[in-house]
Amino acid sequence: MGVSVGRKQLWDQADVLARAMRLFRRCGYLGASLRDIEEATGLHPGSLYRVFQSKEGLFCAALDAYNDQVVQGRVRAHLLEPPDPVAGIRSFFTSTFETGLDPDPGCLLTNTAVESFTVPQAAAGVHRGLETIESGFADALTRARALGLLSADLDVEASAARLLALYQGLLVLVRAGAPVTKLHTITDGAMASIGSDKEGQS
Amino acid sequence: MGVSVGRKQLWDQADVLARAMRLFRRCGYLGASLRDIEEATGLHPGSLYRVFQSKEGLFCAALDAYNDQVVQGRVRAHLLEPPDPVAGIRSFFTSTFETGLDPDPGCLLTNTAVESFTVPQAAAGVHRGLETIESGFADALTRARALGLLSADLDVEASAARLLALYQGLLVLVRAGAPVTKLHTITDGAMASIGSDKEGQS
DNA sequence: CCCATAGTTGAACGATCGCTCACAAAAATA
DNA sequence: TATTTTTGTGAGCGATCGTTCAACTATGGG
Repeated sequence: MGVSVGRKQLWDQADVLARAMRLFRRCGYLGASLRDIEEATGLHPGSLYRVFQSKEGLFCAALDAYNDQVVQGRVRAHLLEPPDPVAGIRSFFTSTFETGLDPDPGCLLTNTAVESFTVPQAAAGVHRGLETIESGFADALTRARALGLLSADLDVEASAARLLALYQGLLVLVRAGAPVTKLHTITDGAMASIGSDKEGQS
Repeated sequence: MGVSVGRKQLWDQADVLARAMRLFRRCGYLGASLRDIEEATGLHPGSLYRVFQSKEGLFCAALDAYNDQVVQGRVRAHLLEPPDPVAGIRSFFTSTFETGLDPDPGCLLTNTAVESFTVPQAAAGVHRGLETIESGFADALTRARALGLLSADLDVEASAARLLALYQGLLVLVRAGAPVTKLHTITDGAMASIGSDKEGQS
C-alpha cells in the first residue's frame, strides 16, 4: 500500500510550519510576502505549492499548528496543569508581556481575527483557538472554586468569557506598546474581578 | 499673505477622509489598495498624492480624523455626557455589537495596533485614541463614584485601564464573529467587575 | 542499468502594487 | 485677453505580488 518510490522530502513539515507561524505572527498574512516566506522557511515556491496549494493553505496550516502547539501548550502549562489555578491564570496573562520569553511576536489568533476578512477559511481556526483558551479558563476557574480559592457562587462560564476578552484586549495593548506597569495593573484587576486580589482573600 | 490664485479644490477633505476611514476600518492598511481608495473616495492618485504625500500619509490623516470624530464622539456621547455614567459605560460596550448602528466596520485603533508594524508613524495616533477612551472611562467612573453609584474606594485608574482592555478584547471578539449572547455576557461581567451588576447593587 | 515516481529548483508569467508626471482645466491677476 | 497659479486627470512607470512549470535530482522496483 504505502508506495515508497521517488525522492524523499528533504524538509521537516513541522519545522517549516513553525517558521512560517513566526513570520505570520510578526507580519500578518498580507504583510508576509511569498519571498519573505521563502527566506524564512528556506523552501522554494515549488515545494511550498506542492504541499500547501496556496499562500492561504500555508497560512491555515500554520494557524492549525499554532493552535495545536502554542495555544494548547500555553493553556496546558498555565491553566490545566498548575496545582494553583489562580496563580496559573495570572501567569497566563503576565507571560504575554514579561521579558525573556519572546520579544512579542503577537498572537496569531488576535491578529487573524482582526485581519479575518482576508482569509475566510481561517475563521474556523480562530474560533477553535479562542474556544481552547476559554475552556482553559473555565477549567482553571472550576478547579479554583473546588479548592475554595474562589467564591462558591462564581459564574464560571461568564468569568471565562470575560477573561478571554480581557486576554485578547491585553494582547492588543501589548501590540500597541502599552507600558508594562499598565499591563500589570490590568492583570491585577482581572484577578480581582474573579474574586482573588493580589494579597489573597482567604 | 493668503494668496488666492489658481483653481479651487473640488472635493471636501473631511468627506474624503471619512470615506478613506471607512475603507481602512474594513480592510486594514495593507488590504486597501490605492485603486480601492480611488474608488472609495472618487479621487485620482494625483490629487491624493498632492495633499497627502503617500498612502501612509493618507492613512495617518484618516486615523487622526477617526480619533477626532468617531472616538471622541463616542466617548462624549457614552462616557462624558450621559447623566447616568454607569448606563453610559454599558452602552459604550453594547453599541459595538448591537444591530442597527453599523455593520461592523471594525475599530481603526484595534486594527492599527495589531497591524502596527506596517505604519510606524501611526503608533502615536493609536496611543492618542486609546488614551481618549481610557480617560473617558476614568471620567465616567469618577462621576459614578461621586453619585454614589459605585463603591467609594473604587480604584478609578485601574478600573479604567481594565475597561479599556476589555473593550479592545470585545472588539477582537466581535471581529472574530462571536455570538451576541457571549458579547452581552462579557459586557455584564464588565459592569459587575466595577461593582455594578445588572440588577443594581444599591 | 533503466525506468517510473516523487521532490527540488528557480526563472518567469500576468496581475497588481504604490506612485509619478505631462498635460488639461479652472480661477485670479494684469 | 494673456498670464500665472493651483488643481484635476489618467496613462503608465518600475517593483513586487502570488503563482506556475519545465528542467533537474534523487529514490526504489524490475
